[in-house]
Amino acid sequence: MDEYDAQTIETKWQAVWEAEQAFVVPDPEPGEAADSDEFYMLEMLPYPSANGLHMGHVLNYTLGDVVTHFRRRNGSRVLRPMGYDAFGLPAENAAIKEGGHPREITDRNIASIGRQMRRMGWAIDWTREVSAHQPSYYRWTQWLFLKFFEHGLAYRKGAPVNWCPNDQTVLSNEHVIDGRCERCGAVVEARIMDQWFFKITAYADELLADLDTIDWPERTKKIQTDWIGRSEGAEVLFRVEELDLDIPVFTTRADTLFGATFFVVAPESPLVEQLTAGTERYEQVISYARIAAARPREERETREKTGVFTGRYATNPVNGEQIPIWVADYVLMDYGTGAIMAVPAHDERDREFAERHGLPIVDVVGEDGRLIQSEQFDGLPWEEGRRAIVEWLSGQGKGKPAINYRLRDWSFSRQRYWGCPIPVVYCDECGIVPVPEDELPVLLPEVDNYRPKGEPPLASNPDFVNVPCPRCGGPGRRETETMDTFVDSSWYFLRYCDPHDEQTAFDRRLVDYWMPIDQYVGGIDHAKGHLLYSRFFVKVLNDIGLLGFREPFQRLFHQGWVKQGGSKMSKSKGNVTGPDDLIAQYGADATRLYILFLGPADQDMDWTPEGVEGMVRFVRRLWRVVGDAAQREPSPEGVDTPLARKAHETIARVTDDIGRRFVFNTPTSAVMELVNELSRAPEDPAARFAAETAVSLIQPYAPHVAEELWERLGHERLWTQPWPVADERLLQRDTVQLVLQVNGKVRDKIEVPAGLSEAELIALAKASEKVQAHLNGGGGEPRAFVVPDKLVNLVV
RNA sequence: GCCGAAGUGGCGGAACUGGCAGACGCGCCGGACUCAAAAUCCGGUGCCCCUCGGGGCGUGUGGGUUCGAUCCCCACCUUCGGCACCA
Repeated sequence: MDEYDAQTIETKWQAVWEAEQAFVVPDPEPGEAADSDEFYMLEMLPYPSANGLHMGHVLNYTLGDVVTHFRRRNGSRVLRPMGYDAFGLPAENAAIKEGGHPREITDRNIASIGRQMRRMGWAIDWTREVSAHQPSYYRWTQWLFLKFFEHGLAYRKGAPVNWCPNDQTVLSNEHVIDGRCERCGAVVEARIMDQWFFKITAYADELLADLDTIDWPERTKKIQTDWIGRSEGAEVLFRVEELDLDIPVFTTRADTLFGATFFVVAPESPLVEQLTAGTERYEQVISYARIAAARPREERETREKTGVFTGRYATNPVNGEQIPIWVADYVLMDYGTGAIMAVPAHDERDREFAERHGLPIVDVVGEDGRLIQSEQFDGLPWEEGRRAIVEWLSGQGKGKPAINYRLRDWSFSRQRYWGCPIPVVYCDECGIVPVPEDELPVLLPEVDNYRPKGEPPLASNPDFVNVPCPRCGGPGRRETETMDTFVDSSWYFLRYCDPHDEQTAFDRRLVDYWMPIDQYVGGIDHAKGHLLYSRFFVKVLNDIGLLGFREPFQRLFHQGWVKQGGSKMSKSKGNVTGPDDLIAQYGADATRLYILFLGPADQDMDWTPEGVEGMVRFVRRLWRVVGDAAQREPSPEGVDTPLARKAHETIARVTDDIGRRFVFNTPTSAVMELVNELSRAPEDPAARFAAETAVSLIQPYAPHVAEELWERLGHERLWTQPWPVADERLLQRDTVQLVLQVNGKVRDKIEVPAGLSEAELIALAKASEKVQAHLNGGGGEPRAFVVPDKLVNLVV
């Protein structure tokens, strides 16, 4: 037999799949109902980086590929598309640095990544390819924006935002890590700016509750739960008599209301101005507030608590006490109402502040957890007291139960070029006017310079900016900000269902047929970003009648990081192994096999160059052993030999591992065992059957060599063949190995007929010489514990 | 600080539901083939003791439950992740 040559075999079969459109999946006929036959397999789409694919992609898409082949061969109609998250800063920064247009750079990267993906042999339906930067795609991103705008779910308002001074753009909360820009690491500044927001907070409760309806890793659900941060409490009104002003605060500890000895307002709060206007303290307070508010978030969180008295007092609604109002930097504007009641006795932060500034501290909860110094509520356990006080406040019109969220609305406008234009026009007469649907897409215009200088790059093109108002025809100005790329990726999985539609974003019939996604695979780093945004999008689109489901991703899996030498692979560390080199050296099949063999796919793994060579050895061994078996007679139907039994056992194991357990490292081990056994028993009448089984089972992992060997075994198109089924009869064992223990220690192993009774097994155990030696006649009858067909433990 | 996940040979890992710890692979050791090397093939490989028949220990540490614990419970240590002045 000829030598195994990965390059020849792999390019040969890739050409066949291309020519036969092997992985193109047809849409359902009109009227065809969605049933268990359809399966939507999706991995998170790649960003078309100039570096091409990294090993994380190789793991992600190979895993998806195994599932795709497995489901196809088990009779499902599998949708497995691919596209590109093509807008975003890296291409724009490259254009600034090296010249050229972000579009050219992006298109070049997409072409190169597409080649890599085809060379990996992934079973993708390329007829459905979409990319976020194409007008045929972003036209519908804009259309969806207009739907959100129409329903009051996209709005523009001035708000404190995270500003990255290096990238010259606003960042969403999700992309600020420890006070720094996730992308470039620059310390983020707080600025008040007019920004576009999606009203994701309107869905906070549902985003929380519906986590119960989806099959996701618990840790991911927890991240989303924490990020949404629901807390139940009360809203309490504190009155400033002199100004005839009621200030609401949110508290989870209404039971401690009698211990509220002062009141604090955030430096950014408009209340600061309101409370001090025209007073002698005005200058001092305002200048403090300004300095405190401008302080970088990072510094503000670590510094000691500073503050200044406003000169005003608020009335504690439960006892009428006048408590001083301070402005202090430890109160945040963007949580609750931007003002708090301070209870130094029962809140660490308030206590620290009170001690520093000499404010009174009043205990209102005793050692026993019962209320004290709280008038008619004295003696109540604090939880009951909380209820009672909120009830009393409600009766007085001074408070009510309330729920607060940590989640903020999604700020999605960016002051950069390479993104989807926001399709609105500002008009002095009409305000914010949406661009009419039939004028979409608003094409991304050409500009001279992509670097923003105080205003977004799009503002530098007067032909783009100056347009008549679509409503009144008067002078208008187009929006010059673009959308966060996470808007693009919040609906791409819907477009795949109907990628060429020119009438609408997606046909509801097709989307309802394929969606929700049966298996989604991607990094956990998207837990509170993309995975939350997409859920929000689907809920909104369901509410406005565009689709018929409320969750996009029914089942979710996170692949781990691929590391090398203990650290994350990265260009700067110079430890990158890329798919191109691996394919050239070892072939796509060995690379695919090894990336999944490395360890559990959901844990971080360490790539070693020696390991992949071991995998090439396995492929060559498979090639040789199967080649030899192909020379032998076909195995008789239902042949019962040790090798035949091993083959059926392997079918059962691999099927269970991929299908039920969703583990991908152990199936290869199982097939290796089968191949090892075949090579030791080449004369076994089941040799050819074992070879066919090994090839068939390894096909999802190593589709090229499997296809080639399948052909050499005299068959055709393994990718269309049904997945093998284990013969139950051959999985049954006539004899089993019985483990004999004395006092829990293994003393002997004997071969016994399967299915013996407990009494028979105990008798056999006692008959063992080695067991007897350890029982050594010790007093009385041993107690016996039996696991049928497995183990007998005798205890003396 | 609070919350969560994970710790198994020289290395990656396996052991699915409380029942033989270490499958499979890497590495290493020995042998065959070879003038030699590479490749390939065969055998061995948790640690310690040994009269070579076997014996003891062993899944981060200490305890507990159980006839029996890598698996369940408690405490601690380490690593990784989430949140972090959230009222």
